[in-house]
Amino acid sequence: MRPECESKCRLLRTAMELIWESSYGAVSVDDICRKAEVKKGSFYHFFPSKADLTVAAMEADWKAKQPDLDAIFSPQLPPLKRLERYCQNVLECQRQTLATHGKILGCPMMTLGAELSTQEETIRAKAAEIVGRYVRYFESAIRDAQAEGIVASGDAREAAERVFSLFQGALLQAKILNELTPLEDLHKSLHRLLEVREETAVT
Amino acid sequence: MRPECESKCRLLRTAMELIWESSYGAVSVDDICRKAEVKKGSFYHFFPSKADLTVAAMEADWKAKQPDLDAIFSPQLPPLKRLERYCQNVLECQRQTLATHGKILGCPMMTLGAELSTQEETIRAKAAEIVGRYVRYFESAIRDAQAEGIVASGDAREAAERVFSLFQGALLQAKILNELTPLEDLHKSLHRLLEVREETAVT
DNA sequence: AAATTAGTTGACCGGTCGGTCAAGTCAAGG
DNA sequence: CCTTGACTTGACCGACCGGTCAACTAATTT
Repeated sequence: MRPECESKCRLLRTAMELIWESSYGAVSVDDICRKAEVKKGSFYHFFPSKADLTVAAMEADWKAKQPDLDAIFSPQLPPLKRLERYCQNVLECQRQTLATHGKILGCPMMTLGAELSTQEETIRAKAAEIVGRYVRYFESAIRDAQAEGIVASGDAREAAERVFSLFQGALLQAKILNELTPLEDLHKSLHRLLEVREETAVT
Repeated sequence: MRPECESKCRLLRTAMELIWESSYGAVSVDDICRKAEVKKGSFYHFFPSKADLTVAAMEADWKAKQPDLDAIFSPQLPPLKRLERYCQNVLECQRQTLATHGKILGCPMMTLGAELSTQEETIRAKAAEIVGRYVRYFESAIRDAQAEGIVASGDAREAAERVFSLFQGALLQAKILNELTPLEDLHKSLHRLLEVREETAVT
């Protein structure tokens, strides 16, 4: 009675992994159960539907990533350094998926959002929620940069959303082209988008 | 013997329409046939598989859009005006899908690329091809702007790819949030990304 | 020790999936 | 006029889809 989530956690992790590698529609409940070594009956004991499992997996995935993001966006670091480190992180992460899968997988939130936003409202809403959390990291970094006079003033929230759009777009383009190039000069693009005063930006 | 494509064309149009509204995985061959009023036997007379139909539909969709794009990006227009008109076009297009479907559908190339790039190589390749064609419009506009000294010099191709990433990202974010806001200030973001000299940019 | 409960198991369901096929229609070309 | 070949039709296929269920196990509570 105390397998301490065990099966449930394995289902969450496996589901996100498989969906990331292919797509929601291409992964069946049986696939997930097989790989997670959990019987289908157990699956439906924990989750009322495939869509519900997916929403839960998105949240679990975020929780797993948050510590890394907290570290990257630590307010102890100079604000532009945070953005630079995030750029490096994105590039490195995709470099790894390219190495291990031969494919650039992009971001799971992107795959799910693009595929299901028009069909599964709960999944769309969860994706939107997580997008909002990402934007918050950018927002505070930008606000700090503005306070230091390194970045043009203006609505930090809007600027953060634009920056996030650029990331999402670059990731999607990298996935479609199956090349890392769109991710390589992200840092420079970001500086232009934020109108960074380059002379003062040498941190 | 000369229904002049008729059924085939209807299949191509219907397929793209349905996939755009939901996704590749969520649309069945039967769905497409039913809506196109074509029997499944005929479907497989024209196309060897669902994936092949999709690739053909992507190409047909591009061919249908090209005249509009040619007009928007006419070299007769000032280069920045072309980009501005494209921004307006994107916003207007999504405003319409929001009005008619209650959902922002984004760009079909995005939906397909994000969903299938890791699974169906032929579809990924076609998406990449079409991305390349879009980038060409931006590239020549940017090059013309550089020649006029309105835009910072540098690799026009790379700049065009960055601009296209921004568009893709904004569209994806709009789809996930189901809001038009990410598309509304695209024009300004674009100017920052290209380092437009604002004083001379008044066309 | 009895009752309760969370979790497990495997058989089962109707419907739908992508795809096949043989038989037919019908207009153009020899 | 008769063959040819592009196109149509509807029945059919096995596999798999998401989801259900009753019986079972074993630790926890009372």
